[in-house]
Amino acid sequence: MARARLTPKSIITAAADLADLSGFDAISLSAVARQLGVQTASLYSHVRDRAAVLDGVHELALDELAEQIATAVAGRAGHEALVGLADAQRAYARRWPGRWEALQRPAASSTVQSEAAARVVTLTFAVLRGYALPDDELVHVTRMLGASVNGFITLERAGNFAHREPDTEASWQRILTALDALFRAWPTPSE
Amino acid sequence: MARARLTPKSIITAAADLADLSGFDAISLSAVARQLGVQTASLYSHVRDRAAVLDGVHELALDELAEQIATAVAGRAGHEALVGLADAQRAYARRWPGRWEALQRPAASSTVQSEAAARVVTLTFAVLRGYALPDDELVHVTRMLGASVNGFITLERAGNFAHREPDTEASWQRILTALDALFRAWPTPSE
DNA sequence: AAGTTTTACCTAAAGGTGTTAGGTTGGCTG
DNA sequence: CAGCCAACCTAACACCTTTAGGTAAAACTT
Repeated sequence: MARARLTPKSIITAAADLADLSGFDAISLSAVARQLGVQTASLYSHVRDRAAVLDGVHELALDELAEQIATAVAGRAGHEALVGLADAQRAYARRWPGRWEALQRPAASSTVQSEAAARVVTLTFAVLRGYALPDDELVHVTRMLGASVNGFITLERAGNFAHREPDTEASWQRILTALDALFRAWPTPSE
Repeated sequence: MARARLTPKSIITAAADLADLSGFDAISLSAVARQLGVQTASLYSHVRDRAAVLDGVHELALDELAEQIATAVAGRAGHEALVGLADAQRAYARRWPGRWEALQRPAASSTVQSEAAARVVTLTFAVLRGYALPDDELVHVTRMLGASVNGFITLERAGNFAHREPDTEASWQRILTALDALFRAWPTPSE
């Protein structure tokens, strides 16, 4: 019989596709195996267990997101770069909802130390370098940017903003403008 | 045999406690039934299915959170009220991690229309009334505040801020200060 | 090209979970 | 005290994860 040529990557990709289709919680090894035309138990030669697959999806998503952000901020600076970074994340969350869900869970330590994670941090730093911020404040600002963008997308997806005027789009624009203004006039501790 | 006097509420509370102990995903009707000294199938006389229990935990958490926020902002205004609101959420997330996780999932429509949800919105508006904002901007500002606070807590809990100086606490303080400054000088569309 | 080894995939099985169907019994109502 | 109705039970099914051990395809050796 022809073999399926399974690899950790093919399994994780199938799981991620499944997540985008039916939600992250719908990732089951049975469903993944079914999609790959293989018995469930066969997956265990390539991945440790279900948790490892979920972590794999997380890292895959982080890698893809880093790529998207990289192209979105390339050749841009200041407000443009900020909007590029933020829009890239929001667009990713919309196009790949299951993968985005994966990014919301606590990361495995291997993921935290991954090249993709470092890349996102570097890219964010690069965007913020356009704003003349003291080095001590850079981390705080990075965290605020991450929190705002991530939080907005989460609340939007959770339906917290739905059924209320004005529409979400206007808020998104306004918030990015506000962040830009804030970073230009970042309040350093009056010491 | 003595009966357990099950109610939807007792089931949901047991599920919430389980979530705080072992994580939201660990909520299983089997475990809930075990904790209540009852057979799993017995729960079905009081709740429709597992999804209904998860939604119940969400609404329970929202209710408790509204209560916490209410006492945190009572008698405060401006920066103090802002910090109270934000700290209340962060403290809730720390003390009740499973319930907090429940709040991160898409809300059932009944939850969206619940009294607790309205209460949180009202309280947030009240806090922001201290900042002289145009009515049109109030919703945008509310969304930004929610996104920032929520996003920060999520990223903190996911470990995105760990293993990096300076510590999370300093960032939290600085971000709240920045939000306060931002709301005082909110950039309205220059029209 | 044939024999041997490796390994990718399989079948089998145990144990847990969600859910439905239908039986039994505790405790209120008359 | 009789009867009823809910509350809880047992039984059963389908599905999921994970481990153990078998089989055959592929890769390596000579």
